[in-house]
Amino acid sequence: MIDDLKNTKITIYDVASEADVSLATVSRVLNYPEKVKPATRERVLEAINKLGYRPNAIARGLASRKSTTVALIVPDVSRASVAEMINGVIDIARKYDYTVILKVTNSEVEVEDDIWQEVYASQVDGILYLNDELQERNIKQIRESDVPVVLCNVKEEDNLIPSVSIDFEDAFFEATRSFIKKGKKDILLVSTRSAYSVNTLKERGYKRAMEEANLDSKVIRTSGRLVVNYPFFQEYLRDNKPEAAIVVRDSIAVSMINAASDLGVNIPEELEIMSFQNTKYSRMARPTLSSIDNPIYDIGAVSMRLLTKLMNEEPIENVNVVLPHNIIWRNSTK
Amino acid sequence: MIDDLKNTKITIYDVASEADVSLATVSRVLNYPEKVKPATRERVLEAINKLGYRPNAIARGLASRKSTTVALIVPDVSRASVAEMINGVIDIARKYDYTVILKVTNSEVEVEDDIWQEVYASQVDGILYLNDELQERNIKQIRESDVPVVLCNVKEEDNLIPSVSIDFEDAFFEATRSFIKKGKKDILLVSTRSAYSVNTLKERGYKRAMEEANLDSKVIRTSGRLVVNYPFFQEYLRDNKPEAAIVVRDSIAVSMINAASDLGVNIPEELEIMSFQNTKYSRMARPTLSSIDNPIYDIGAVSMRLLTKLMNEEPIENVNVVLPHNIIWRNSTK
DNA sequence: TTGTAAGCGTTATCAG
DNA sequence: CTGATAACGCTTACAA
Repeated sequence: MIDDLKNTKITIYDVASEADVSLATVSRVLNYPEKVKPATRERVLEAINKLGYRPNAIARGLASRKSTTVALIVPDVSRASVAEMINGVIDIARKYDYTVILKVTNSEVEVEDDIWQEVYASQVDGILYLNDELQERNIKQIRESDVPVVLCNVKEEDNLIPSVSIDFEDAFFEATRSFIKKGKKDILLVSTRSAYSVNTLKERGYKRAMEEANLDSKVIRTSGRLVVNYPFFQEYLRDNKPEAAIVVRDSIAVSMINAASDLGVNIPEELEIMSFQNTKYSRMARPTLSSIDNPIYDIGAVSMRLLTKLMNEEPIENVNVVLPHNIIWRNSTK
Repeated sequence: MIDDLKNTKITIYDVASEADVSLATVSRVLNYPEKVKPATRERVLEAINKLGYRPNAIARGLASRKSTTVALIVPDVSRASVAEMINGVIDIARKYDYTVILKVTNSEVEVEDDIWQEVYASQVDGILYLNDELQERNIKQIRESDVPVVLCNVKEEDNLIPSVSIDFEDAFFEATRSFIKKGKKDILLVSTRSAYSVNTLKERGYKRAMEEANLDSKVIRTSGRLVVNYPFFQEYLRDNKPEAAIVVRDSIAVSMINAASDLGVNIPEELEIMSFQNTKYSRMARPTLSSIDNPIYDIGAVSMRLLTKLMNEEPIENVNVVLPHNIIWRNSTK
């Protein structure tokens, strides 16, 4: 059997005696290398290398009262947008040497309460929170937290909590206006049934544009579930012939495209569709889906970066970061 | 300001003095409640409740030399199959009170090496490892680990490492044979370019079925990337008219469907397509995609369960779990 | 059944 | 610049 160094548990004491210094010195070269004389520093580093020493993160956490760990709380990782955001978070976390704990709420209130407790017990240094159904109770929860929290891809109206997202209202305002400019009058907004707080913002943008043009708003709501959406649109489109539709999520838009096509409604000739999020779905759909691009990877990355600043108590200009969005035109619009 | 108990750091000492017992007793009611007299147990529990005490997981980890934390190492969370598996892992982890640390390798070798080191430094009790490009070096790495590792959705040929997956070879053997039974002769296998070890198994199943029927195997390889696949199939299908195709991944199959449709090749009349994985994509595509169902959520869940057994050193019948698969017939086949 | 006390592997505060 | 030594908050023999 090969003498595999990395598996025998070597402590800071072993390194200290190997380098013939005290453990305090070893600790220093790890944490404040400039405070130790180059010669001894070198010796310690060699010993560390030779023994394959890795500081025990748990002991370190206990002694320093920081865990260099953050919790990432999400509703469900299998949504394309959530997954992409996680990639952004993880990439930046790794860059700043943070470990990330993943928690998923499944949008269940009791689970979520437990998760907050667990996360505090884990002594995390910060929390990234993604929840597009943000409610008053969540906001209260967050404001009471004594570790920093940043909201990802969500925005709370009063700007009391650090957050990173696009300007949802503005995005939908623009998308709606672009249809209006093309002369469309009967423009539909397809939203969801449950009280997604961000969808409220999207609706607000849509309505503002419609009112500004003296057009009637028409909002319909479906569930977010794949099996329900297709028959929903089948029925809706049999009786209604909107000229254009703006949809709050790619997966819902794909169902709408499919239902329309199967009914013989021509896209984009008879019905133009603009979606939101610009996930892989929008490129895989036929016709390909025009979509408001929500830079979700960046949102994850920037959130994590913002959280590092908060954790280090660095001064921050603006804790409510608004990232730019833009509209990607594809074949579901003319 | 409300006196928010959960945010002031209360330790086991506070509980002990509140309940008028020693800290050891508090620790016992937390870890071995049966070892303490009901009356005092009750008193301690009350104190815990009153003070809102939550044991510090880090201190606990240091003292007990277990972290009740596992690492989940994946190549990329934005793949639909990976995301769904993570859901399975997390659900079971929560059930058994394990915290999960998420690490993503981006399939980069250096990153991966670092990750293994970080994970050991974090003192995790176990590791869940997902890597469909499993190489000899990875296997060596895993075998040297002194914490248990389970392979998710992958299988290593010698069955030396605990794993959970379907029988890839068998699945592709069956799928191929189902086409053969329908009288197809010109059956194509669409695989990927890089050395995905599981794709080797899939190819083996396909070839075995073809040979058994005295048919010529034909394997083509594309990248896994969305932008490359569509033009690739456009070109291929202009010059080749296979009767049927079996594809190793849903997203690739969708590109093939789209390219075929755009070339006027009728699916399933002129070309039948069978895919693998059965993600959301297969239901969103038009025509909907027949697919070998890989129970990826279950694979995540079962992997995590297996890992708990390994971590507790429970006796295990078989550390190489093979889950059943089945073929979902939709409209891309007749 | 309960308490005492010795760690767990670090960091951090002192002196020196 | 370096070395003792006291925390950090808990678990776990060992005693009582």
